[in-house]
Amino acid sequence: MLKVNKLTDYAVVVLCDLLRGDRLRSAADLATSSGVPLPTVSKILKQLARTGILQSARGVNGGYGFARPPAGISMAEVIEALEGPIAVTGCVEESGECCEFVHQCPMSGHWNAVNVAIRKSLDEVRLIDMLPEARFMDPEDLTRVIAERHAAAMQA
Amino acid sequence: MLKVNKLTDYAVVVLCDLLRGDRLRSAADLATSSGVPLPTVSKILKQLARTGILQSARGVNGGYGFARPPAGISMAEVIEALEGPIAVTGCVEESGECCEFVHQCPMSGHWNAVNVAIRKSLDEVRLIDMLPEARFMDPEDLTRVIAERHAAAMQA
DNA sequence: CAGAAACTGTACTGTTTTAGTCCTGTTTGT
DNA sequence: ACAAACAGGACTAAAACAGTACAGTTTCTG
Repeated sequence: MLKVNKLTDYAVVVLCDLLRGDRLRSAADLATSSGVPLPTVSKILKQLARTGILQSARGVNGGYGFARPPAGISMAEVIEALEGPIAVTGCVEESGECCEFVHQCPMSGHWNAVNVAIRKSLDEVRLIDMLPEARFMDPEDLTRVIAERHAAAMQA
Repeated sequence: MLKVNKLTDYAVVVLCDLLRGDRLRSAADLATSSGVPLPTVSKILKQLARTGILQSARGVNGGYGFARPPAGISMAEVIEALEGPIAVTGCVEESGECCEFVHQCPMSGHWNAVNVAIRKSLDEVRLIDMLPEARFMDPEDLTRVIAERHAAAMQA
């Protein structure tokens, strides 16, 4: 049924929590406020930092924050950060792996139409649209509030 | 990585094979010409018949054919036939199942934006677009040829 | 400079899902 | 009556995933 894995699901919960703050947040802090177990939160944050969505600071008072303005982050990026390239089958160019019949396979390359279509639709859903308050707020207000929080977190 | 399962992958191979014929095809016949193992082909065809994409005829000279004009079948239908409703997480209305925190879950319902976006994009990719010859043929010619084959299969 | 807070990377294990197979039953044409 | 075909369900082996744990590195604070 075309599922994303649970880690990705949790990631959105944690990221939304992070969107609500205006400073760096430690993994332990986010675990407490989101209800997701610490080791899991930790795994997610590390991965998101590795792929450039978040940035991390070590040491006392360290933690995680967005590496760039959160309003510009799409769900496609979040999903790809945690699951790798969007590819509905193994038989696509980007995914490296290929079945043993690639060269004679009549389907070769055709699922790409599907991949591209999905990828495009996910590019158009922004992470901040996943925030519960997104449905009650004016989109411009939302974008501004998020940008202000991000600026505050960056200078702190 | 947002994969469809292998059965769905094979299903497209088998369906494309079926698109090339102008008569009912038995499971054994399709297995031979597509290279997919018979028990697997059989499983796929049964499921596709159950969900109304194909129709079956029993007995000697029986087999499978499209239940309606193939040009009208979308990839969304094929995927849903084999995997159930398109739902990237368990926490969505259509999927019945829900995590234990549904009522307090701040994400509840938000993945729906993603589901709807994906579903819409898959509605716009037609099964016949997956045919290898689709890229070399004029779309109208393709549609007509497919319709003629289907008509022939239905009256036979 | 010592210790605590926080991130980093990797490895392991139990559970769940998936893939693939097989068997028994029913329908239909010759 | 027999053989060709579909129908439905049950079972097993393999792969993927979720969750956890641990050993290491960096940085702030007193």
